[in-house]
Amino acid sequence: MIARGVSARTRANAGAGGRSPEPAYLMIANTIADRIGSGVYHAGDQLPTEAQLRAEFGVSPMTVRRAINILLDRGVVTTTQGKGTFVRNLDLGEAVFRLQQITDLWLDDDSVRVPLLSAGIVPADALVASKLQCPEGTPTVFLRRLIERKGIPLMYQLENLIYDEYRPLVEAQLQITSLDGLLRSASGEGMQSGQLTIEAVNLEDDAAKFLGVVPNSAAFCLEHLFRDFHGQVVSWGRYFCRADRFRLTTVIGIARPDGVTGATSAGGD
Amino acid sequence: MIARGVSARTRANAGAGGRSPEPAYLMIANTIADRIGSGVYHAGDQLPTEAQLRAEFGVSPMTVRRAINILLDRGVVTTTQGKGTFVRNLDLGEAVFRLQQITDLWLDDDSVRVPLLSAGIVPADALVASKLQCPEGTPTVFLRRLIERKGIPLMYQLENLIYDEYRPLVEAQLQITSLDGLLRSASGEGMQSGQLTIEAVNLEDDAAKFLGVVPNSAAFCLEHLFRDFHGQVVSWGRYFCRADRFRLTTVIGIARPDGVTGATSAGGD
DNA sequence: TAGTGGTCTAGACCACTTA
DNA sequence: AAGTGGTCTAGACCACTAG
Repeated sequence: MIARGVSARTRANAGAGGRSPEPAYLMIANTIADRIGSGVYHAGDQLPTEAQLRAEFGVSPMTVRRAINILLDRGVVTTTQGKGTFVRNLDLGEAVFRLQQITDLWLDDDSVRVPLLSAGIVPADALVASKLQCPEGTPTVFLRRLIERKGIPLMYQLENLIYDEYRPLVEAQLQITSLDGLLRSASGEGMQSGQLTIEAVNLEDDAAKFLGVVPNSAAFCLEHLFRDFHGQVVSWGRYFCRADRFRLTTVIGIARPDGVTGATSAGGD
Repeated sequence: MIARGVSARTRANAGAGGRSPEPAYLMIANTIADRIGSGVYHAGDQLPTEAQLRAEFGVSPMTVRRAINILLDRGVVTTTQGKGTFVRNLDLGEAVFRLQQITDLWLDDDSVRVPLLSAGIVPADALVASKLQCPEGTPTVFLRRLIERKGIPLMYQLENLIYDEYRPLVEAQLQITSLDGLLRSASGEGMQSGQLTIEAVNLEDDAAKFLGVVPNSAAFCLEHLFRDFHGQVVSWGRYFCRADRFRLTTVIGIARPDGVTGATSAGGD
C-alpha cells in the first residue's frame, strides 16, 4: 500500500518549516522513477551523476545515494563503480512472487475454518525420515488438516512433526482452529528458519476428494520444512492448494499510475 | 577522530591495513544476524539500541543505521519509532520466490534450443482482445514456441503480439533461436513494464503432446503481459512449464551456515 | 522528560573506469 | 588525471513512545 502521496513533487521540503510526509530520499527516488517511466530517461541511458542529482535536488550526498539505492533495490537501475548509474532494461529474472499474497487474503476472514481431519503418532517412513533427517521408524506426529472458507475447501494440508514429549509444539498444533493460528504456529517459538518450495502437482484421489475437485486436477503444492535454533528439522509438511483459488502475481518494471504497485488478485469468489 | 573505517572489528577484519572486502555495515548486519541465529538474541527480544551498537562497533550512527536497514529488508527484525528494534518471528508471508531461479538455470546452457512451432497473423478472439485491450478482430501475431534442452521439452509457449507494421518487434521475435534471446526480447526495447502470473494448470492435449507428457498432467502456467511506455499492452503470452522440471524454492529466517543462502535446485537432469 | 528510531548534513577518503 | 560510484564520519534535529 505504498501511497505515492501527492503528485506535486515540488520539493516543498528543505527550506521552510513545513515537513512533507514523504522523506526527501523517497521523493527523489520516485521522481527519478517517474522520469524513467515517462521516457525522460530511456533504457540503457546513464542517469545524471550523483553530483548532478545532488545539485538538482539540493540535498547532501548521502540522501541522493539513498534514493539511488532504493531504485537499485527495485531493480530499476544498475550502478557500476567508476562508470555511472544506468536505466535497466526489463528483466524477467527480477520478478519476485510473494507468498504474502496468499496468506493475506484470508487472515481476517471469519469464515475461514481449519478443521483437523486426523492426528496420530506414526513411525517415519523412508520419505518422512529423509525429510525430517531422522532415522526411519522414529515416531512422528502426523496431522491432516483442511483449510476452508465459507464451507469451500481451499487447501489440504499434511504435516509431520518430530515427536518430543518435552516440546509443547504438538499440543499447540492440535489446538489450532484458525488459519491465523496455523500460520503463526509455523512461525512459532521454536522455529528459526524455514525452506519453502512450490510445485505444480496432480492431486491424488484422497486429496482431490477433500478439496472437492476431480481426481488428477492440477494444484499448487507448497512444501515447507522448518528448523529450530540448532538447525534440526522439526516439521515437514505440504499444503495442496486448489489451482482455481491460487495464483501468484507480480509486476516488473515501473508500475504505471493506473496499475497497482504490488497488490494482487488471487482466487476471487 | 578514529583512523577510518578499519577500527576495532570483532571479526576477522582489520588486519594489516588490508581493507576487508566486507564493508562495515555488512559486517555489522551479519554479526547481528548470526547472534539471532545462534540464539543470543531471541525472537521478540529488543536488540541493543542504536547508540549501544554504535558504541560496540565503534562506527557512526549512519553506519549502524544502514546495518539495521539491511536486517529490516531481510525481514529479520522490525523497528518501531520510539520503542526500539526487535527480533521478528518467522513469518510465512515474508517468503519471496524469484523467477530468476528458473531463468538462470539454462541461460548459459548451449544445449537449449527454442524452435518456433508456428507463426502467423490471426484476428484477436474475445480472450486475446481482452488481454491485449484491443477490439476483437484486431490482427495479432500469434507465435508458438518450444523450449527444449538436450532434446527434452521444458516449456511450451504461446504468445500474441499486437501487429504493428512500424514496430520491428515482430521481426525480432521471429528470429529468436536461443532462450537468452527469448528472455531478452521480453525485456526488449519497447517494453516498459510487465505483469506476471503463475498458476497451476492441467495441460491440454496439444500442450501435453509437445511437452512429451500424458494429457492432463499438471504444469506451471507462467502468464505474462507487457506494456510499452504509453501503458499500451503489446504482448500477452503463456509459458507452460513441465511440473517435473520446475520448482520455486526459497528460504525464510536466518539461513544456517550449512544451508545455501538463496541458491536453488530446480529440475534436475 | 528521557529514550528510542528516522532523517539529514557537509564534508572526507576510497576503488574503479576511462582516456 | 579526471570523473564516477561506494563507504563512512560526527554530529544535528525530528517524531514517536513510555514512565
